Amino acid sequence: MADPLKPQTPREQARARTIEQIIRLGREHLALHGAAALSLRAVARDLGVVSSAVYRYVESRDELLTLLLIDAYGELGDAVEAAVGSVPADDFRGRFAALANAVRKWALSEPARYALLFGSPVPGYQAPAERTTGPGTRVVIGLMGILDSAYRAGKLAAPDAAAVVPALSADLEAIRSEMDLAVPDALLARGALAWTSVFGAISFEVFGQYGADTFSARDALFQHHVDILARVAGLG
Amino acid sequence: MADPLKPQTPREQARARTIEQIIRLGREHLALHGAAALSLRAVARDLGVVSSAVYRYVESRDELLTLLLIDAYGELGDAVEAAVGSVPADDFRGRFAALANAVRKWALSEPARYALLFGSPVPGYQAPAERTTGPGTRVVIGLMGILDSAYRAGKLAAPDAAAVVPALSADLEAIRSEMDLAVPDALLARGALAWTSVFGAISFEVFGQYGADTFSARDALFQHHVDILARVAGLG
DNA sequence: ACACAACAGCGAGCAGTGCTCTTGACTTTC
DNA sequence: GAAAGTCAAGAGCACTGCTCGCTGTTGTGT
Repeated sequence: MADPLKPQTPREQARARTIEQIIRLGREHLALHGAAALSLRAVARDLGVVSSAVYRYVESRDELLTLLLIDAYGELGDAVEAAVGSVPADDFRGRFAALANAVRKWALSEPARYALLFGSPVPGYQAPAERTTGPGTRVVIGLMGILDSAYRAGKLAAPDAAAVVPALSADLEAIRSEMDLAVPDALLARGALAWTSVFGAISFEVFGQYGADTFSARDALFQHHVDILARVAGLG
Repeated sequence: MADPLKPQTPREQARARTIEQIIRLGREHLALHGAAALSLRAVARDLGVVSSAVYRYVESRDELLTLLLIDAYGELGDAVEAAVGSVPADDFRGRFAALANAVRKWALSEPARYALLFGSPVPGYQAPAERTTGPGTRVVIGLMGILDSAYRAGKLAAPDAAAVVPALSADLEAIRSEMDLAVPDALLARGALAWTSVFGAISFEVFGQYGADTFSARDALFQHHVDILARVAGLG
């Protein structure tokens, strides 16, 4: 992205505006009808243009899906980072809770887009890793950052037992070096558990796995889970 | 379902056979192409019949989806119960691990059907609760059964702290009476956390949320998570 | 100032989807 | 043998993604 500040020519400006508009409309359709029902023709109709014209701007339906994927990852990442940033840097537990709550809040307000990111893969669609891993890893990087800071500050309790087997240890070492972390294996593994568990709880809620009226106090349930997960991750 | 042992007339027999066949073909298509791509026309083609003929046996695409949903829940429930049953009844921890591993194994061998059960809801489709909650709750009932047995045997460690708020307590009480359990609030809540966490870990793996090569030792990672979750749930 | 090339939009068309309705044939029952 | 019930077929509607050839416009370099 070595773009100058402004796209020079008016053509490029108009083009960028149109693409922006297509993404906006796509986002609306996505939120209303879900990913599998996302239709380029419908977007074209809303854009006031014949369906084939949209292909001037977006290569295919899959390409539009990729754009929306990146868009959603970006919004989630922004929300999470803002929430985490609003908690004092030394309140690790508070930051962890803020992260989890921010993800949940966004997921509940944007269920279809959350489903696109963390639900069943869209059949026949494969997200291009080189464009999506960056935006897609912001949350887990944020989470690991909190744990790492806590560890470096001497505030991450060493877990009681459960040594990590060598095979897993290699994976963890790779993650540690890639993310520039200091936390030892056992705590890193527990961080990963906390990570997947937070999303597990949220997915159950968003995807309706809890029955219609099994849990009426869902906020309290999630709060309780986050509380325990923080402890599991070592945040006293 | 007040059906006699055999559907009497040869017509009813043939009809039942055809429906059976449709479900079988639907299951194959589901496994190969995913829920959103499940097409009645394709099933009809495989059945060697024109598309409209299928509507004699299955009310709609959604109805077929419901049949496949129940079918999948049943298979998962069977697998889980068999796995749990093969571990001594007093080895609560082993039973918990067997349950988790059975779910994971089934999920990895049937990703598309797992996605139908636990992934993003199919847009425009609402599973009829009166037909799906029964088969759909077998796993969680099995899990809670293990925890309850452990508790009644005095083998479920009381959690350290984290009192449960009244609002949540009411929900838990309803669950306890509905499932005929004895475990107290705090442990019940932890059981729920273990439940959602197991599925969170599995979903991440099945839905490709771990990058392509972040974790190569996935078995070990899951084993580790199950280990910790057992402890979280109170299984020493 | 003008010619040209790039671009944007159109509309027809292909192959696929879910679903409905009518028509004709076959089978069971009376 | 006639009436009733059942089944498959085919045509048709409205929708999907996507391609291609055709126009008119628009920005730009000479």
